[in-house]
Amino acid sequence: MTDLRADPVAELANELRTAVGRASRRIRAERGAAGLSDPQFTVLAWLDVRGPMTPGQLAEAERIQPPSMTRTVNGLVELGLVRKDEHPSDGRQVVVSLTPAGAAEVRETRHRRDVWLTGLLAAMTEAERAQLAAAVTLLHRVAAS
Amino acid sequence: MTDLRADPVAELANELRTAVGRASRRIRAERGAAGLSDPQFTVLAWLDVRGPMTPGQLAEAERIQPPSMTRTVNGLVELGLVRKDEHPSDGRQVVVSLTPAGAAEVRETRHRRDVWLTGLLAAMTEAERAQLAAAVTLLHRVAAS
DNA sequence: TATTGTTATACTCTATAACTATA
DNA sequence: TATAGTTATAGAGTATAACAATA
Repeated sequence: MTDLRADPVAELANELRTAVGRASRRIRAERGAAGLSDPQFTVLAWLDVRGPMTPGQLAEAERIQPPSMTRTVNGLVELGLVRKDEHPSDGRQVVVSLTPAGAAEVRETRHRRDVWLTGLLAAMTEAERAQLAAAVTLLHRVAAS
Repeated sequence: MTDLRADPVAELANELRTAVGRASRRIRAERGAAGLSDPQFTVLAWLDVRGPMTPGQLAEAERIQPPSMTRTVNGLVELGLVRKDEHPSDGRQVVVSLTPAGAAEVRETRHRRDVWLTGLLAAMTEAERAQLAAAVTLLHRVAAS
């Protein structure tokens, strides 16, 4: 990585990529007891935050292809966690929304996943937590690029 | 997420988990032209950093089960990027090491992945890059916990 | 014609269980 | 007996290509 060391910005890119990858894998390793997979949970989280969405919107949000989202959504339907309804004015579209069970599940799963991370953050200093909070905004910018 | 809003630390955990997950997915979406998958590249990266490792060590490093790593390593062997040799003193173990082609490939792939992120970081302010650099250390601490 | 979603099919990554070889 | 690795098998997630329904 000789060329990276020559450019501080490229070196930061390398370090950030590694750190984000490692942290992401570690966080995802903390699965909820409900047994929901990461993609399944993410769909519930989107619906919880943005309300009812179409499969196409969900696929775009997760940057996956529509057929993949169809599969994930259908799995959640079978679990009774989401509902598929006809779009009121466009017969081509489908509206996916949380069922009461899905709304409860997303809250519980998110809570279980956050418990571990919350405990970790609580052990940090206030200054360190502030650094991470600042990074959150920048990481979102990275993700949106 | 009523309970999260009541605790600033838990709220930060929730935001950090989301931001890290999104950034990680976005970064991984930048694949090298060589077509290596993320697990394949990660194994090459481990070998590049730590030198020869056994499949068991690689599995532990990536927090996956040994059979999964066997598959990934075998794929890399077929590509001519790593080599499997007998352990000098323990006949049960196998030593996986980079071939010259693998060493070149890991450098090139890593470089291609970093190009995109470097361009993004170059567009940020120096202060923002400093924030991310500070976060790198903390993210490593998260990953190691 | 263009858009939305699904079905069909295949590939990758992962896991658990059972097996082989060696310590 | 315990350990390291593999093989067998299965499940989940993703993709592309082709199709159906609707705008």
